[in-house]
Amino acid sequence: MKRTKDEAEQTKAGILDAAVELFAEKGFANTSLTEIAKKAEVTRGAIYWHFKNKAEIFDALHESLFVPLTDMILSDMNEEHEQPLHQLQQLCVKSLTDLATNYRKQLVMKVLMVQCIYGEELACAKQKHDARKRESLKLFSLYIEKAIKNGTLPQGTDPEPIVMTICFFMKGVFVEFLNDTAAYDLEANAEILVRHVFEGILNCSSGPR
Amino acid sequence: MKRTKDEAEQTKAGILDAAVELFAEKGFANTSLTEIAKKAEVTRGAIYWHFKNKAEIFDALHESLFVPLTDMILSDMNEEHEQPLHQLQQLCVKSLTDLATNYRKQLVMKVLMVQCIYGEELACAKQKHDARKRESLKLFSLYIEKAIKNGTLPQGTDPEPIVMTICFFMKGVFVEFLNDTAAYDLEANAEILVRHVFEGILNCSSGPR
DNA sequence: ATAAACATACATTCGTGTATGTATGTTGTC
DNA sequence: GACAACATACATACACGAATGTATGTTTAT
Repeated sequence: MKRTKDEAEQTKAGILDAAVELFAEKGFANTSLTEIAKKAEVTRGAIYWHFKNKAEIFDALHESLFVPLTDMILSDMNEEHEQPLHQLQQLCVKSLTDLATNYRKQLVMKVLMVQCIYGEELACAKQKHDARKRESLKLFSLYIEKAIKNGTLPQGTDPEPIVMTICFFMKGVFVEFLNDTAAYDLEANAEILVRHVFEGILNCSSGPR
Repeated sequence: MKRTKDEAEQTKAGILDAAVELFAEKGFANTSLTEIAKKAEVTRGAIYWHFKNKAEIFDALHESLFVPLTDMILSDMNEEHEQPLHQLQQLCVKSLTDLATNYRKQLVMKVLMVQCIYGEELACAKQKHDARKRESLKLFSLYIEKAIKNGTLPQGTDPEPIVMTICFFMKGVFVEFLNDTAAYDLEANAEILVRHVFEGILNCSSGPR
Protein backbone atom coordinates (compact mmCIF):
# COMPACT_ATOMS: atom_id res chain seq x y z
CA MET A 1 0.00 0.00 0.00
CA LYS A 2 2.32 2.67 -1.21
CA ARG A 3 1.17 6.28 -0.91
CA THR A 4 1.97 9.26 -3.06
CA LYS A 5 4.87 11.49 -2.02
CA ASP A 6 2.60 14.14 -0.57
CA GLU A 7 0.74 11.57 1.47
CA ALA A 8 4.03 10.24 2.77
CA GLU A 9 5.13 13.66 3.97
CA GLN A 10 1.76 14.01 5.60
CA THR A 11 2.11 10.80 7.57
CA LYS A 12 5.62 11.84 8.62
CA ALA A 13 4.22 15.13 9.86
CA GLY A 14 1.46 13.22 11.61
CA ILE A 15 4.00 11.08 13.41
CA LEU A 16 5.87 14.19 14.55
CA ASP A 17 2.64 15.77 15.74
CA ALA A 18 1.68 12.71 17.73
CA ALA A 19 5.19 12.40 19.14
CA VAL A 20 5.49 15.98 20.33
CA GLU A 21 2.16 15.84 22.11
CA LEU A 22 2.97 12.58 23.85
CA PHE A 23 6.50 13.69 24.73
CA ALA A 24 5.17 16.94 26.15
CA GLU A 25 2.56 15.13 28.17
CA LYS A 26 4.43 12.10 29.49
CA GLY A 27 8.07 12.79 28.79
CA PHE A 28 10.41 11.41 26.19
CA ALA A 29 11.51 8.33 28.11
CA ASN A 30 7.99 7.41 29.17
CA THR A 31 6.65 7.38 25.63
CA SER A 32 7.00 4.27 23.47
CA LEU A 33 6.98 4.08 19.72
CA THR A 34 3.90 1.92 20.00
CA GLU A 35 2.01 4.76 21.65
CA ILE A 36 3.18 7.23 19.06
CA ALA A 37 2.10 4.90 16.28
CA LYS A 38 -1.28 4.43 17.88
CA LYS A 39 -1.89 8.16 18.27
CA ALA A 40 -0.73 8.84 14.71
CA GLU A 41 -2.96 6.00 13.49
CA VAL A 42 -0.12 4.15 11.80
CA THR A 43 2.02 1.17 12.77
CA ARG A 44 5.56 1.12 14.10
CA GLY A 45 6.62 0.12 10.62
CA ALA A 46 5.74 3.56 9.35
CA ILE A 47 7.78 5.20 12.08
CA TYR A 48 10.82 3.08 11.34
CA TRP A 49 10.49 3.95 7.70
CA HIS A 50 10.66 7.69 8.32
CA PHE A 51 12.99 7.70 11.34
CA LYS A 52 15.93 5.62 12.42
CA ASN A 53 14.72 5.43 16.02
CA LYS A 54 13.06 7.45 18.76
CA ALA A 55 16.05 9.72 19.21
CA GLU A 56 15.82 10.78 15.59
CA ILE A 57 12.24 11.90 16.12
CA PHE A 58 13.51 14.04 18.98
CA ASP A 59 16.21 15.41 16.73
CA ALA A 60 13.70 16.32 14.06
CA LEU A 61 11.62 18.28 16.61
CA HIS A 62 14.74 20.00 17.87
CA GLU A 63 15.81 21.01 14.41
CA SER A 64 12.37 22.24 13.39
CA LEU A 65 12.43 24.82 16.13
CA PHE A 66 15.91 26.30 16.20
CA VAL A 67 16.32 27.17 12.60
CA PRO A 68 13.77 30.02 12.70
CA LEU A 69 15.02 31.15 16.12
CA THR A 70 18.59 31.89 15.11
CA ASP A 71 17.31 33.69 12.03
CA MET A 72 15.30 36.01 14.24
CA ILE A 73 18.19 36.85 16.52
CA LEU A 74 20.67 37.43 13.74
CA SER A 75 18.37 39.75 11.84
CA ASP A 76 17.89 41.71 15.05
CA MET A 77 21.63 42.02 15.59
CA ASN A 78 22.09 43.61 12.21
CA GLU A 79 19.91 46.54 13.09
CA GLU A 80 22.31 48.90 14.83
CA HIS A 81 20.51 50.28 17.83
CA GLU A 82 21.74 53.21 19.87
CA GLN A 83 20.63 51.54 23.14
CA PRO A 84 21.98 47.97 23.14
CA LEU A 85 20.50 47.14 26.54
CA HIS A 86 17.04 48.19 25.48
CA GLN A 87 17.47 46.19 22.32
CA LEU A 88 18.33 43.10 24.33
CA GLN A 89 15.47 43.81 26.68
CA GLN A 90 13.01 43.96 23.81
CA LEU A 91 14.45 40.78 22.40
CA CYS A 92 13.73 39.04 25.70
CA VAL A 93 10.19 40.35 25.81
CA LYS A 94 9.64 39.33 22.24
CA SER A 95 10.84 35.79 22.77
CA LEU A 96 8.53 35.47 25.77
CA THR A 97 5.41 36.82 24.08
CA ASP A 98 6.29 34.70 21.08
CA LEU A 99 6.38 31.64 23.29
CA ALA A 100 3.17 32.63 25.01
CA THR A 101 1.24 32.85 21.75
CA ASN A 102 2.69 29.91 19.81
CA TYR A 103 1.23 26.60 20.93
CA ARG A 104 3.43 24.44 18.77
CA LYS A 105 6.53 26.13 20.13
CA GLN A 106 5.27 25.59 23.65
CA LEU A 107 4.97 21.89 22.99
CA VAL A 108 8.41 21.51 21.45
CA MET A 109 10.11 23.68 24.03
CA LYS A 110 8.44 21.78 26.82
CA VAL A 111 9.85 18.57 25.42
CA LEU A 112 13.32 20.05 24.99
CA MET A 113 13.54 21.87 28.31
CA VAL A 114 11.55 19.95 30.89
CA GLN A 115 10.25 16.67 29.53
CA CYS A 116 13.46 14.99 28.48
CA ILE A 117 16.71 13.91 30.06
CA TYR A 118 19.81 14.25 27.98
CA GLY A 119 21.43 10.87 28.60
CA GLU A 120 23.29 8.57 26.26
CA GLU A 121 20.37 8.22 23.91
CA LEU A 122 20.14 11.96 23.27
CA ALA A 123 23.86 12.71 23.44
CA CYS A 124 23.84 13.98 19.88
CA ALA A 125 20.93 16.30 20.54
CA LYS A 126 22.54 17.54 23.72
CA GLN A 127 25.65 18.60 21.85
CA LYS A 128 23.59 20.66 19.44
CA HIS A 129 21.59 22.07 22.32
CA ASP A 130 24.72 23.14 24.18
CA ALA A 131 26.17 24.67 21.04
CA ARG A 132 23.04 26.80 20.59
CA LYS A 133 23.26 27.89 24.19
CA ARG A 134 26.90 28.93 23.87
CA GLU A 135 26.00 30.95 20.80
CA SER A 136 23.26 32.84 22.55
CA LEU A 137 25.51 33.43 25.55
CA LYS A 138 28.06 35.03 23.27
CA LEU A 139 25.36 37.17 21.72
CA PHE A 140 24.23 38.33 25.13
CA SER A 141 27.79 39.27 26.02
CA LEU A 142 28.07 41.23 22.79
CA TYR A 143 25.05 43.35 23.69
CA ILE A 144 26.45 44.04 27.15
CA GLU A 145 29.90 44.97 25.86
CA LYS A 146 28.29 47.27 23.35
CA ALA A 147 26.43 48.95 26.17
CA ILE A 148 29.65 49.44 28.12
CA LYS A 149 31.43 51.03 25.19
CA ASN A 150 28.33 53.06 24.52
CA GLY A 151 28.36 54.46 28.04
CA THR A 152 24.98 53.06 29.06
CA LEU A 153 26.81 50.91 31.56
CA PRO A 154 29.82 52.31 33.45
CA GLN A 155 33.31 51.57 32.21
CA GLY A 156 34.95 48.57 33.85
CA THR A 157 31.68 46.73 34.44
CA ASP A 158 32.07 42.95 34.46
CA PRO A 159 29.68 41.56 31.83
CA GLU A 160 29.60 38.05 33.23
CA PRO A 161 27.27 38.41 36.24
CA ILE A 162 24.93 40.49 34.10
CA VAL A 163 24.76 37.85 31.41
CA MET A 164 24.27 35.22 34.08
CA THR A 165 21.40 37.14 35.64
CA ILE A 166 19.56 37.54 32.36
CA CYS A 167 20.21 33.96 31.32
CA PHE A 168 19.11 32.43 34.59
CA PHE A 169 16.02 34.55 34.69
CA MET A 170 14.96 33.72 31.15
CA LYS A 171 15.57 30.05 31.77
CA GLY A 172 13.43 30.18 34.88
CA VAL A 173 10.57 31.85 33.08
CA PHE A 174 10.65 29.30 30.30
CA VAL A 175 10.80 26.32 32.61
CA GLU A 176 8.14 27.52 35.01
CA PHE A 177 5.78 28.65 32.29
CA LEU A 178 6.15 25.46 30.29
CA ASN A 179 5.66 23.43 33.41
CA ASP A 180 2.12 24.75 33.72
CA THR A 181 1.13 26.90 30.81
CA ALA A 182 -2.21 27.83 32.30
CA ALA A 183 -0.85 29.00 35.64
CA TYR A 184 0.58 32.32 34.48
CA ASP A 185 -0.52 34.91 31.98
CA LEU A 186 2.88 35.22 30.41
CA GLU A 187 1.80 37.37 27.53
CA ALA A 188 0.38 40.01 29.84
CA ASN A 189 3.31 39.98 32.27
CA ALA A 190 6.29 39.49 29.99
CA GLU A 191 7.17 43.16 29.79
CA ILE A 192 6.97 43.81 33.53
CA LEU A 193 9.00 40.77 34.40
CA VAL A 194 11.79 41.56 31.99
CA ARG A 195 11.76 45.20 33.07
CA HIS A 196 12.30 44.20 36.68
CA VAL A 197 15.52 42.43 35.83
CA PHE A 198 16.89 45.00 33.44
CA GLU A 199 16.16 47.89 35.76
CA GLY A 200 18.01 46.02 38.46
CA ILE A 201 21.04 45.56 36.28
CA LEU A 202 21.12 49.22 35.36
CA ASN A 203 20.56 50.42 38.89
CA CYS A 204 23.03 48.01 40.41
CA SER A 205 25.84 48.88 38.06
CA SER A 206 25.46 52.63 38.27
CA GLY A 207 25.09 52.83 42.03
CA PRO A 208 26.02 49.68 43.95
CA ARG A 209 25.34 49.48 47.67
CA MET B 1 22.34 -13.72 56.33
CA LYS B 2 20.60 -11.39 58.67
CA ARG B 3 22.48 -8.26 59.73
CA THR B 4 22.23 -6.20 62.87
CA LYS B 5 19.85 -3.26 62.87
CA ASP B 6 22.62 -0.73 62.44
CA GLU B 7 24.01 -2.66 59.52
CA ALA B 8 20.58 -2.76 57.95
CA GLU B 9 20.19 0.99 58.22
CA GLN B 10 23.62 1.32 56.73
CA THR B 11 22.79 -0.76 53.68
CA LYS B 12 19.58 1.24 53.25
CA ALA B 13 21.61 4.45 53.34
CA GLY B 14 24.05 2.90 50.90
CA ILE B 15 21.23 2.15 48.49
CA LEU B 16 20.03 5.74 48.73
CA ASP B 17 23.55 7.03 48.15
CA ALA B 18 24.00 4.87 45.09
CA ALA B 19 20.56 5.80 43.80
CA VAL B 20 20.98 9.54 44.12
CA GLU B 21 24.30 9.49 42.32
CA LEU B 22 22.98 7.39 39.46
CA PHE B 23 19.76 9.40 39.21
CA ALA B 24 21.72 12.62 39.13
CA GLU B 25 24.06 11.29 36.48
CA LYS B 26 21.71 9.45 34.13
CA GLY B 27 18.24 10.47 35.16
CA PHE B 28 15.55 8.64 37.09
CA ALA B 29 13.99 6.81 34.17
CA ASN B 30 17.31 5.76 32.68
CA THR B 31 18.49 4.10 35.89
CA SER B 32 17.51 0.52 36.66
CA LEU B 33 17.31 -1.14 40.03
CA THR B 34 19.96 -3.56 38.85
CA GLU B 35 22.42 -0.71 38.38
CA ILE B 36 21.60 0.74 41.77
CA ALA B 37 22.10 -2.64 43.39
CA LYS B 38 25.42 -3.09 41.64
CA LYS B 39 26.70 0.31 42.71
CA ALA B 40 25.54 -0.23 46.28
CA GLU B 41 27.14 -3.71 46.24
CA VAL B 42 23.93 -5.48 47.13
CA THR B 43 21.34 -7.41 45.12
CA ARG B 44 17.93 -6.29 44.01
CA GLY B 45 16.56 -8.36 46.84
CA ALA B 46 17.98 -5.88 49.33
CA ILE B 47 16.38 -2.98 47.52
CA TYR B 48 12.97 -4.63 47.44
CA TRP B 49 13.35 -5.35 51.14
CA HIS B 50 13.84 -1.69 52.05
CA PHE B 51 11.70 -0.06 49.36
CA LYS B 52 8.48 -0.97 47.63
CA ASN B 53 9.80 0.07 44.22
CA LYS B 54 11.91 2.68 42.43
CA ALA B 55 9.39 5.44 43.04
CA GLU B 56 9.68 4.92 46.78
CA ILE B 57 13.43 5.47 46.60
CA PHE B 58 12.69 8.75 44.87
CA ASP B 59 10.20 9.62 47.56
CA ALA B 60 12.73 8.94 50.28
CA LEU B 61 15.23 11.29 48.64
CA HIS B 62 12.54 13.91 48.26
CA GLU B 63 11.54 13.69 51.89
CA SER B 64 15.11 13.74 53.19
CA LEU B 65 15.66 17.16 51.67
CA PHE B 66 12.54 19.17 52.34
CA VAL B 67 12.14 18.63 56.02
CA PRO B 68 15.22 20.74 56.93
CA LEU B 69 14.33 23.31 54.28
CA THR B 70 10.93 24.26 55.64
CA ASP B 71 12.39 24.41 59.12
CA MET B 72 14.91 26.97 57.95
CA ILE B 73 12.34 29.17 56.31
CA LEU B 74 9.91 29.06 59.19
CA SER B 75 12.55 29.94 61.75
CA ASP B 76 13.52 32.87 59.58
CA MET B 77 9.95 34.10 59.39
CA ASN B 78 9.66 34.27 63.14
CA GLU B 79 12.42 36.83 63.42
CA GLU B 80 10.61 40.08 62.83
CA HIS B 81 12.77 42.16 60.58
CA GLU B 82 12.19 45.83 59.87
CA GLN B 83 13.08 45.42 56.18
CA PRO B 84 11.10 42.47 54.82
CA LEU B 85 12.51 42.80 51.32
CA HIS B 86 16.08 42.65 52.56
CA GLN B 87 15.13 39.69 54.68
CA LEU B 88 13.77 37.88 51.65
CA GLN B 89 16.80 38.90 49.66
CA GLN B 90 19.11 37.43 52.24
CA LEU B 91 17.04 34.29 52.34
CA CYS B 92 17.53 33.90 48.61
CA VAL B 93 21.27 34.45 48.88
CA LYS B 94 21.47 32.01 51.74
CA SER B 95 19.63 29.27 49.89
CA LEU B 96 21.95 29.72 46.92
CA THR B 97 25.20 29.67 48.89
CA ASP B 98 23.82 26.76 50.83
CA LEU B 99 23.22 24.90 47.60
CA ALA B 100 26.64 25.85 46.29
CA THR B 101 28.43 24.41 49.31
CA ASN B 102 26.36 21.29 49.97
CA TYR B 103 27.22 18.49 47.58
CA ARG B 104 24.56 16.13 48.80
CA LYS B 105 21.88 18.76 48.34
CA GLN B 106 23.16 19.42 44.84
CA LEU B 107 22.72 15.76 43.98
CA VAL B 108 19.21 15.49 45.38
CA MET B 109 18.05 18.78 43.92
CA LYS B 110 19.46 17.84 40.54
CA VAL B 111 17.40 14.68 40.63
CA LEU B 112 14.26 16.50 41.73
CA MET B 113 14.52 19.48 39.41
CA VAL B 114 16.22 18.38 36.20
CA GLN B 115 16.84 14.65 36.10
CA CYS B 116 13.34 13.34 36.51
CA ILE B 117 10.02 13.58 34.77
CA TYR B 118 6.93 13.65 36.91
CA GLY B 119 4.73 11.18 35.09
CA GLU B 120 2.36 8.53 36.40
CA GLU B 121 5.06 6.74 38.32
CA LEU B 122 5.97 9.82 40.36
CA ALA B 123 2.48 11.27 40.62
CA CYS B 124 2.57 11.04 44.41
CA ALA B 125 5.91 12.82 44.62
CA LYS B 126 4.69 15.49 42.23
CA GLN B 127 1.77 16.31 44.48
CA LYS B 128 4.07 16.83 47.43
CA HIS B 129 6.43 18.82 45.27
CA ASP B 130 3.65 21.11 44.11
CA ALA B 131 2.40 21.54 47.65
CA ARG B 132 5.86 22.67 48.78
CA LYS B 133 5.99 25.11 45.93
CA ARG B 134 2.62 26.63 46.76
CA GLU B 135 3.76 27.05 50.35
CA SER B 136 6.90 28.91 49.38
CA LEU B 137 4.90 31.05 46.96
CA LYS B 138 2.62 32.08 49.79
CA LEU B 139 5.62 32.87 51.95
CA PHE B 140 7.09 35.04 49.26
CA SER B 141 3.83 36.91 48.95
CA LEU B 142 3.79 37.45 52.69
CA TYR B 143 7.20 39.12 52.60
CA ILE B 144 6.11 41.37 49.77
CA GLU B 145 2.87 42.36 51.44
CA LYS B 146 4.79 43.12 54.60
CA ALA B 147 7.06 45.40 52.61
CA ILE B 148 4.08 47.22 51.15
CA LYS B 149 2.50 47.85 54.54
CA ASN B 150 5.91 48.78 55.82
CA GLY B 151 6.31 51.44 53.15
CA THR B 152 9.40 49.96 51.53
CA LEU B 153 7.29 49.35 48.46
CA PRO B 154 4.70 51.95 47.40
CA GLN B 155 1.07 51.47 48.38
CA GLY B 156 -1.05 49.72 45.76
CA THR B 157 1.79 47.70 44.34
CA ASP B 158 0.70 44.39 42.83
CA PRO B 159 2.62 41.62 44.60
CA GLU B 160 2.10 39.02 41.91
CA PRO B 161 4.57 40.10 39.23
CA ILE B 162 7.18 40.66 41.93
CA VAL B 163 6.73 37.20 43.33
CA MET B 164 6.81 35.80 39.81
CA THR B 165 10.06 37.57 39.04
CA ILE B 166 11.81 36.28 42.13
CA CYS B 167 10.43 32.78 41.69
CA PHE B 168 11.34 32.50 38.04
CA PHE B 169 14.79 33.85 38.68
CA MET B 170 15.53 31.51 41.55
CA LYS B 171 14.25 28.58 39.55
CA GLY B 172 16.50 29.51 36.65
CA VAL B 173 19.56 29.75 38.87
CA PHE B 174 18.87 26.38 40.42
CA VAL B 175 18.26 24.64 37.12
CA GLU B 176 21.19 26.16 35.28
CA PHE B 177 23.61 25.65 38.14
CA LEU B 178 22.56 22.07 38.72
CA ASN B 179 22.77 21.37 35.03
CA ASP B 180 26.52 21.99 35.13
CA THR B 181 27.78 22.62 38.62
CA ALA B 182 31.31 23.38 37.49
CA ALA B 183 30.31 25.99 34.93
CA TYR B 184 29.54 28.80 37.37
CA ASP B 185 31.00 29.93 40.66
CA LEU B 186 27.65 30.26 42.34
CA GLU B 187 29.01 30.84 45.81
CA ALA B 188 31.00 33.86 44.66
CA ASN B 189 28.22 35.33 42.53
CA ALA B 190 25.11 34.57 44.56
CA GLU B 191 24.93 37.96 46.22
CA ILE B 192 25.44 39.97 43.04
CA LEU B 193 22.88 37.96 41.12
CA VAL B 194 20.19 38.28 43.74
CA ARG B 195 20.96 41.96 44.21
CA HIS B 196 20.39 42.57 40.51
CA VAL B 197 16.86 41.28 40.72
CA PHE B 198 15.91 42.91 44.00
CA GLU B 199 17.29 46.29 42.97
CA GLY B 200 15.24 46.01 39.83
CA ILE B 201 12.09 45.33 41.76
CA LEU B 202 12.66 48.26 44.07
CA ASN B 203 13.60 50.62 41.29
CA CYS B 204 10.78 49.54 39.05
CA SER B 205 8.09 49.96 41.66
CA SER B 206 9.21 53.32 42.94
CA GLY B 207 9.80 54.92 39.58
CA PRO B 208 8.49 53.06 36.56
CA ARG B 209 9.46 54.23 33.11
C1' DA C 1 12.75 -20.63 67.34
C1' DT C 2 11.50 -17.26 64.66
C1' DA C 3 11.60 -13.49 62.20
C1' DA C 4 14.65 -10.08 60.14
C1' DA C 5 17.78 -9.11 56.29
C1' DC C 6 18.97 -10.20 52.65
C1' DA C 7 20.44 -13.46 48.07
C1' DT C 8 18.81 -16.32 44.33
C1' DA C 9 15.82 -17.91 40.88
C1' DC C 10 11.92 -17.51 38.09
C1' DA C 11 7.90 -15.71 35.50
C1' DT C 12 6.12 -12.10 32.98
C1' DT C 13 5.73 -7.98 30.69
C1' DC C 14 7.28 -4.46 27.59
C1' DG C 15 9.87 -2.15 24.21
C1' DT C 16 12.96 -2.29 20.60
C1' DG C 17 14.90 -3.56 16.25
C1' DT C 18 14.70 -6.15 12.19
C1' DA C 19 13.21 -9.20 8.75
C1' DT C 20 9.79 -9.98 5.66
C1' DG C 21 5.43 -9.46 3.17
C1' DT C 22 2.63 -6.63 0.14
C1' DA C 23 0.19 -3.35 -2.33
C1' DT C 24 0.71 0.56 -4.80
C1' DG C 25 2.97 4.61 -7.00
C1' DT C 26 6.59 5.71 -10.43
C1' DT C 27 9.59 5.39 -14.23
C1' DG C 28 11.65 3.93 -18.42
C1' DT C 29 10.84 1.71 -22.72
C1' DC C 30 8.70 0.37 -26.86
C1' DG D 1 -0.04 5.00 -23.62
C1' DA D 2 0.52 0.56 -21.99
C1' DC D 3 3.13 -2.57 -19.71
C1' DA D 4 7.07 -4.42 -17.31
C1' DA D 5 10.42 -3.46 -13.73
C1' DC D 6 11.48 -1.35 -9.86
C1' DA D 7 11.25 1.59 -5.80
C1' DT D 8 8.43 3.31 -2.20
C1' DA D 9 5.56 3.30 1.83
C1' DC D 10 4.08 1.11 4.75
C1' DA D 11 1.93 -3.39 7.79
C1' DT D 12 2.90 -7.70 10.03
C1' DA D 13 5.48 -10.96 12.53
C1' DC D 14 9.20 -12.42 15.18
C1' DA D 15 13.39 -12.54 17.98
C1' DC D 16 15.80 -10.56 21.60
C1' DG D 17 17.21 -8.28 25.77
C1' DA D 18 16.10 -5.65 29.65
C1' DA D 19 13.55 -4.53 33.60
C1' DT D 20 10.22 -5.48 36.91
C1' DG D 21 7.97 -7.99 40.57
C1' DT D 22 7.55 -12.04 43.26
C1' DA D 23 8.38 -16.37 45.28
C1' DT D 24 11.48 -18.88 47.70
C1' DG D 25 15.91 -20.10 49.82
C1' DT D 26 19.53 -19.07 53.40
C1' DT D 27 21.83 -17.19 57.15
C1' DT D 28 22.03 -15.02 61.44
C1' DA D 29 20.66 -11.67 65.28
C1' DT D 30 17.58 -11.62 69.18
